[in-house]
Amino acid sequence: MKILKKGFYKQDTLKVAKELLGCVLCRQIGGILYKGKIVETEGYTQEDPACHAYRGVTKRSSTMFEEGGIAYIYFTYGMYHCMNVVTEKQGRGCAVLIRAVEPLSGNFSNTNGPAKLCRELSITRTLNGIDITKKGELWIEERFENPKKIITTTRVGIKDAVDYPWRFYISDNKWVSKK
DNA sequence: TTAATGATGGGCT
DNA sequence: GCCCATCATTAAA
Repeated sequence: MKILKKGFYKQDTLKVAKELLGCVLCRQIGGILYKGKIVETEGYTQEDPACHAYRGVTKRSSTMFEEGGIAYIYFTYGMYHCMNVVTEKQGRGCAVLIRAVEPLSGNFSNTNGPAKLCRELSITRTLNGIDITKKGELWIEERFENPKKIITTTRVGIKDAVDYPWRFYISDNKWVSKK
């Protein structure tokens, strides 16, 4: 299985969000390798009022302005983490939120939500900014299989730009988070 | 069955 | 001081 290269992430954010569906999120913890097929994503761009990068570079959002191909992981609601993939070129401020994965190997479950999958895979801020285009603690591999049907709809849990159809998920997959 | 609420702390105005 | 790209638990219907 080949690892997705830097060039993949430097494309348009929404294109990356759609094409990440069916790809494999890999997490190495000690001697155990966890793999999960990505089944749900959301796109965020700097021009988007719901995006952390909307108000410019801050301490938290600075990771989003780096070059595509790294992880942006943030802490929220006092107890949860969410994982994103930074997209496009350096200085853009775009990312794709990984909302759900289907467990493939490593014996884990309960990954049908952005905070839940981070908890299951021990993804925390210590991994913020790491390169996901090479094998290490966290990386993403090419499509495990092509999604049968992709549904496009509005995003979850935001107050601004609620009408943007920037959420994508694989139809009929039981691991997709509830609406 | 669905709807309201509490947990809990960093980030931002 | 208020908001938050969430979730599990409790309450209501």
